[in-house]
Amino acid sequence: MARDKSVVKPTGAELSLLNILWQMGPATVKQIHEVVSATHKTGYTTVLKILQIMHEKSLVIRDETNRAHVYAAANSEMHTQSSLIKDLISKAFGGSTSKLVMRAIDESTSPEDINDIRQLLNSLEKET
Amino acid sequence: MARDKSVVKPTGAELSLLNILWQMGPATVKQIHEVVSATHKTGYTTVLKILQIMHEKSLVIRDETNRAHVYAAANSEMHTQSSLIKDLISKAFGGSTSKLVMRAIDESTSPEDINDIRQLLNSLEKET
DNA sequence: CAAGTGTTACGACTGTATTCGTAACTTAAG
DNA sequence: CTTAAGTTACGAATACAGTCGTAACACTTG
Repeated sequence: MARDKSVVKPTGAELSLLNILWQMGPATVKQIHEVVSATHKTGYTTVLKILQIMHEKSLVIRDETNRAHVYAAANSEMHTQSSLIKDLISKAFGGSTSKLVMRAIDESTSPEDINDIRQLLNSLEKET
Repeated sequence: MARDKSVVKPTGAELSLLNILWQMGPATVKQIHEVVSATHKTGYTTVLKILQIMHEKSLVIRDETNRAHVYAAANSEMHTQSSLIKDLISKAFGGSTSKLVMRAIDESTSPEDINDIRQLLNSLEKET
């Protein structure tokens, strides 16, 4: 049985490749591997294999028109972030978003961050 | 090489046991298993095994004085939550706490949550 | 002490993640 | 067509997570 797309949670390695794709846009394995190589000693075929697995899981889409396939993230960064947050909230914060937010805020926050967050709260209230 | 305790990240199953320990306080395998059984079909020895592994990883401590060992979370819920949040922020939010907070807020727009968060922001500003 | 019950320890099995070597395939150049 | 270079596909090896059966051990009670 194929996995439900909405439940697929990228692993650590997969997330690092997704970050690259979100930043670069669609890219070939060669391009992605070059970026990865800048910070990790990872083999070309390792990157390829992970992309192939991600394709099976529908975490990425690929264009096979040309010899060098072009990969792109299947879901937006925002969508993926939301899904990861929801997962963490349910597993470690008893389902309470505000608990997570409060823990995050008293972890580390600059005055600018606090201001950004307050403005978001204000805009949410207006929409009511 | 032994893992650095500060870097140990509990897995899903481990986290669910930690949640029980935080709620109940120190408990025996039997007691923990009873709680787990209420919601999952998990064998007694499975719970035992995971607790033993957690002990190796120093995620829990145990008192072996009595025949039935008594397990307790090694770290506070708050400490663990912070560590999980930091991990997620670095892996999926480019290291930005405010990005995570903002994404979390516009995920759940529960009025109570928003109010809780606003109050936290207010109290932070006063402390300045 | 012997038997029975409760508990821990051990080891096996399955599944997934990560890594990479090697084979197979595709295309361009000569 | 033949070769060389670039690319994909496949399969193996390792590691960890999660599951549980069975063996070993410890204590209680007759």
